[in-house]
Amino acid sequence: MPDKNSKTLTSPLLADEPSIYAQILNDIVNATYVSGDRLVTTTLAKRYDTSINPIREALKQLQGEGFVTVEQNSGARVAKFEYNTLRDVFEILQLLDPYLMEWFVESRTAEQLEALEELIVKMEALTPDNYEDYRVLDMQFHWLMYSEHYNKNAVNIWRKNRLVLHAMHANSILNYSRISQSIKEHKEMLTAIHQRDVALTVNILKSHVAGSAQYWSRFVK
Amino acid sequence: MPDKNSKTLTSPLLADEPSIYAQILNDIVNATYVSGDRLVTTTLAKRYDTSINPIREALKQLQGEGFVTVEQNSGARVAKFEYNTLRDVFEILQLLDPYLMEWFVESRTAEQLEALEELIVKMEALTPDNYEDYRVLDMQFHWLMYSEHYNKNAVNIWRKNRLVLHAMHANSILNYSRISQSIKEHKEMLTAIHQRDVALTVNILKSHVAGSAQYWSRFVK
DNA sequence: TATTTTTATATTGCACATAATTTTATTTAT
DNA sequence: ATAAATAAAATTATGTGCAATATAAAAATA
Repeated sequence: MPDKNSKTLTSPLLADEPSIYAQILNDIVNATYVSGDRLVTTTLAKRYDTSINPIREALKQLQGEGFVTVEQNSGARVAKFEYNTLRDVFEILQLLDPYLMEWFVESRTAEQLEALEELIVKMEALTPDNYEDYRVLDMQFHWLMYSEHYNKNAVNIWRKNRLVLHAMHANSILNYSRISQSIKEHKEMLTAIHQRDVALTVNILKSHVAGSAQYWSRFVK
Repeated sequence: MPDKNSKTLTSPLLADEPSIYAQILNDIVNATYVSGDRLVTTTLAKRYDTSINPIREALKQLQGEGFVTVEQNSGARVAKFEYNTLRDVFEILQLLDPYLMEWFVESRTAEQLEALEELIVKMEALTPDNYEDYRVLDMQFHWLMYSEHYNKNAVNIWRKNRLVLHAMHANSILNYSRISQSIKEHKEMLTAIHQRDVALTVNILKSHVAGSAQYWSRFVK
């Protein structure tokens, strides 16, 4: 079932409930529909086996979340994701990641540290034929640290920006050089978290995000 | 027309187009509906002189933006705004305000500085019987600085959080002590902006936001 | 090839039927 | 007699189909 695999890809950040809304969001994030694509209600209604009203409502919700744009009398489209979007997203992540991380370093439990260790082991076990899975592991790594943060508003903003990021290069696979560099940074972070060293952790995290920004900016426009 | 006045109150952050969505948002921000209130489609349809479908879509959009929560088969409510919300909002503003300000200090024009001066003059001209207007002027002051920022995503997050803040105490009026302190901080900020001193401006801004957080936290729960 | 006209398609607002929930009324038990 | 539990009624949410209007696509004309 190769289709189900691609659905698992971003699972930590996507709802598993199969609402119309969740399905459309999933299809945007996994680039079934890409930036600028028209989202015709009648077509979507057939695709998701429902009538146009639930589709309209899902699109309105997605509009509110910024994944979809709607023009009067002209319908909905996947939001425009371009070079500036990438810059904007990373500048927000550059603010939010340290903020969310700070609290994690102070509140992390032994179980969470173990789970992070496990994820790093999985990352290091990757071979060229499943490099595509690295991004899921990376997502899981950060999601594990942030998802329990008390500021759900901030977590949600972070999540939305990561999803946009994913939508922008859903079909790209990281190269070996980037993966090994990224794993190295994760390990350094984990060591710093172990030591409860907030300043050091945040420093590593900032350059980690910056590195990611630099990597992805090559692919867009 | 006292009703129109209350609409002007937060005008810089609210759309002037009278869409159903904009009207409901306006009524949430100005506390016509308050935290937790049920938003019954049929009732709203009568109130805004339309059918339930446009209402449903507006509510879904507001759900996507975080102003409304929806429970399956039970309908929509104004989102829960409580003590923790205030903390969460201010922690996000504490990140975004400096970020947005930084670029403004570097890019501000002479006309913008003049406009800010004018707003401060208006602030200082306030008398006890129109202290309620201070918050509009405060909004305008910050909106003038941030609204042109290249990162529209960030601007929008800032705007949403400020609107939530407004919704939480739409009927409160600042006391003299807080107003004069706030004006003082605005003046200091403007001086620092004049000098293109980013670090100083951001420092003043941070304590300005912190002061606001401290002030409002007394009123909630 | 560019422009206009015609045709087809989609969006929008509406009314209705069904299913779920909330409210009110009634009954039962303490 | 009062409170809790249950049953009935009213209300509301959800999904569907259908006109009217506007937009997009296709065909025809210059």
